[in-house]
Amino acid sequence: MTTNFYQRVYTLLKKIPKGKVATYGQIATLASSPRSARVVGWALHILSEPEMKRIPWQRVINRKGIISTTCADHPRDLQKLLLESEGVEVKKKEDFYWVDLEKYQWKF
DNA sequence: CTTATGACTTTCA
DNA sequence: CTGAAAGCCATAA
Repeated sequence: MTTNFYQRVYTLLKKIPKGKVATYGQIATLASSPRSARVVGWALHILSEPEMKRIPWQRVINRKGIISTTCADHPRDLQKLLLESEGVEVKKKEDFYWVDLEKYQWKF
C-alpha cells in the first residue's frame, strides 16, 4: 500500500506513552522519513472521528511544543483537555497552548 | 505525469 | 535575537 506511511504514523502514535507528547518531526523520523513532518500532520488531519477516538493525536505537537492546529474541526481546547486528562501540563498563552517539551517530550 | 497543498522544520538575512 | 523564506515528503486532483 502506498498509504503504509500513514499506517506507520498511526501505529507510532499509539506507542506514545501516556502522559508524554511527541513532535511531528519525531514521528516522521520514526516513520523512516525525517523530513515528512508535514505529512504526519496531514495524516492526523484526515483522521476520521472513530480513528481520533482510538489514536492519541493530541500527543502530537510541533517542534516548539505548541499546539499548531489551525483546523476548526480539531479544537485546540479539546486537545488541551485531552492532554491534561493524561497528566500533561498544558500552558495557556493568549493565542495558543503549549507544552514543556523538556519535561513531557517522549524519549525513545 | 505535473501541479498544488499542508496540524512542520531548518536555515538565511 | 527576530522575522521571513525555502525545503521536503506523501497525497489529492
